[in-house]
Amino acid sequence: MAGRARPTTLQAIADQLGLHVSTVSRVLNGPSGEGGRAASSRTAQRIRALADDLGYRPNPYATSLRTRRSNLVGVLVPRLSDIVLAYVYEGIEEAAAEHGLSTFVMNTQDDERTQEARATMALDRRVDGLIFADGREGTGLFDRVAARETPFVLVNRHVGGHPAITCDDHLGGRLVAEHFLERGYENVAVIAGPSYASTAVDRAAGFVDRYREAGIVIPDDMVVESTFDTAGGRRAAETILRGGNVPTAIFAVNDFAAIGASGCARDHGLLTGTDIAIAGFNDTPLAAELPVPLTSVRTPMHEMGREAVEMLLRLLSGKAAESRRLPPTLVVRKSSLLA
Amino acid sequence: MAGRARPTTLQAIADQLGLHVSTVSRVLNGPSGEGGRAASSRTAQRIRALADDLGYRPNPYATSLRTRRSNLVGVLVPRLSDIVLAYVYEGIEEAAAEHGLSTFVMNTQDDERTQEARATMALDRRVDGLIFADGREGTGLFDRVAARETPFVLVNRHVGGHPAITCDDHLGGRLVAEHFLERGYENVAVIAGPSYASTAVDRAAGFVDRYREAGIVIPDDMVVESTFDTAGGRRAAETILRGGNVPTAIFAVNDFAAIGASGCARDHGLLTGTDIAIAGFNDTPLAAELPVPLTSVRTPMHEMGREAVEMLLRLLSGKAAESRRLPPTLVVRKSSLLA
DNA sequence: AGCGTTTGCACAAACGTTTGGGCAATGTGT
DNA sequence: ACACATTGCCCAAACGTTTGTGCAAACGCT
Repeated sequence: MAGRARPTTLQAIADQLGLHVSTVSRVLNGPSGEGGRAASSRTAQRIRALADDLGYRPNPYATSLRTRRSNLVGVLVPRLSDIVLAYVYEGIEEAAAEHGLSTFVMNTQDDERTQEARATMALDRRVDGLIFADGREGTGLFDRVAARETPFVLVNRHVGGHPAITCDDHLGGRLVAEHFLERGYENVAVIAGPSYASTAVDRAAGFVDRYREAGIVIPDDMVVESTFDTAGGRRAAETILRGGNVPTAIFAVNDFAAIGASGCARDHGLLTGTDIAIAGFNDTPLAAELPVPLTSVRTPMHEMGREAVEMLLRLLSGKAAESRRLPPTLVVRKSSLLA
Repeated sequence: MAGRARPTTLQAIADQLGLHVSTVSRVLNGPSGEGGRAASSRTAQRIRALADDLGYRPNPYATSLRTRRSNLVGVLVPRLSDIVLAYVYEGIEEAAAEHGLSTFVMNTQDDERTQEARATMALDRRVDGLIFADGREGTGLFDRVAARETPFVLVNRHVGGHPAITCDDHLGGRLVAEHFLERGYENVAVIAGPSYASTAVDRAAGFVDRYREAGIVIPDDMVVESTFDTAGGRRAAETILRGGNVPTAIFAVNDFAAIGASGCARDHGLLTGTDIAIAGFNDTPLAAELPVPLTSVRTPMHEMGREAVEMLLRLLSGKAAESRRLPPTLVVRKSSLLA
């Protein structure tokens, strides 16, 4: 029914001008400065004018088929409904667009099988490169992708020695620890996130390390694993508060877990920022908007996305690429300031 | 440097088996049930075995070039860092994957020019169809896309008579109004969101209409426009509270605006859920987690995404498609329950 | 005028598929 | 023995580009 009109082709332009298709191609591709020997500048003008007129747009499938380049990069994220990843992706998209790349993003639910499936899906689509925001320790995925010779970079989380753009999460954890130590909080707990994510592991480690350096060893039962969402934070806090030893301060490795913990504390009769200090991570937009504004570590999410693209581009052009960890900064708010 | 090995092609398989490439193609494409006259079942077996062995994956560019079908749909959203859109997109991606479609999503920042640019970018990529989550009243964009004969559907917001999957936002507004009326709130205000978004307009209208039916006319200065984020909610609330007439209840057309409003109220010495009632919209995950849990209208975001894909598929197969509005439900929480 | 270089374009092959036709060999019915 | 249908496969064209090569005309120089 929809008699879909066919788009203009190079051939059509060539025919209408009595030229050969190759000439048209060269003119339209060469730099608009007439330097080349592709055609006389008069012919070039005519070609460009007509192309404009007909609204010519190259068929990307033909181009990619011929050139073996897609200008496409696949992006795998755990889930875009996680605002952190959404921001990272915005940075990716922005930088990619600036370089004439298209991105296509897929949710993997932080699930190994989906991850695997999406990755091969992307490979099947013949992407030029891949960006993984969902790295997890202990899968062979990246080694396998590396074997396929398609360039890729990790972002947000690192794993193994693969090229990655991350935040210096270890430092982030230290920053929180230093802040807590300055305020004199010695009895502290950590909501540590999942062990498969380097972000969680490094943040917790940074925090614990700094305390140890200060001569305070945080007992094992005050460091509890969790998921990244509010429910996870709530459960973890429950575990901690039930333990009998009620800490002065809690460091949650992300904002959502912190919010969950805060809710749990309230249920136990502890007001955040008054009876108990809480700090989160990522400085999500709501952190500042909460009734008791949340102390959090600001991470350069957007920037990480952009850097990941730059790194991938370097890889694509055959250069080597070195992993980078971008510095976080601590934003102190009321939730961690006990009187 | 990267001597990128070439992937297996049909030709390679054919050669290795002494067959013609067309035979291989037919076998690999035909339904795996051997019904056809493509090849003897013995040959078919050999072909499939070898294809498997070599890890053959069809080159999508060649396929699309030949078939004029990409199995690609472009998705335009204002921004994925808006959790509502992220959820809608997850629904889209899920349903698309089930039907063998790939999606690629682009942020438009709710900016007309970016929107236009991304749309033509998608069209240039020769997508089979488009899904717009960022419809805004008053641009010719959709009429122009319609003229290009590429099927498309709107989701979340509707505009003009174009096919759309939305939430019944008008009803959502009514639900809140009914709840407020039941509680006896007669002096109310609306944080109405931006006028270019049908979601905002319909929700506010539904609310105002229901009040009018109850014989209460909400004065114009108690209905104030805003953006969708916390800052916008805060500013709008400021305007309202400065007006001298402090309302008993505020309806904000989305959760973030509601949170901002709540913060502003606090600054004015009004505790949400005690001194002032507040309701939001979308029932974002945090709504339930806030220190004072937020009353909100739950919208089927995921489902809308899925439905949008289904509708697009109908369109793609040449059938007609009717717009649908999915029903919302009210979730009452403490923020709207004054004693 | 003659020679070499540059300019301006055309030719054709290739990228990896899909698909309408064709044609020989085999099978079926009389 | 015949006609005729079916099976099993091959041929070739087409999709819209890009790009190495070839070749005539125009130009510069002595």
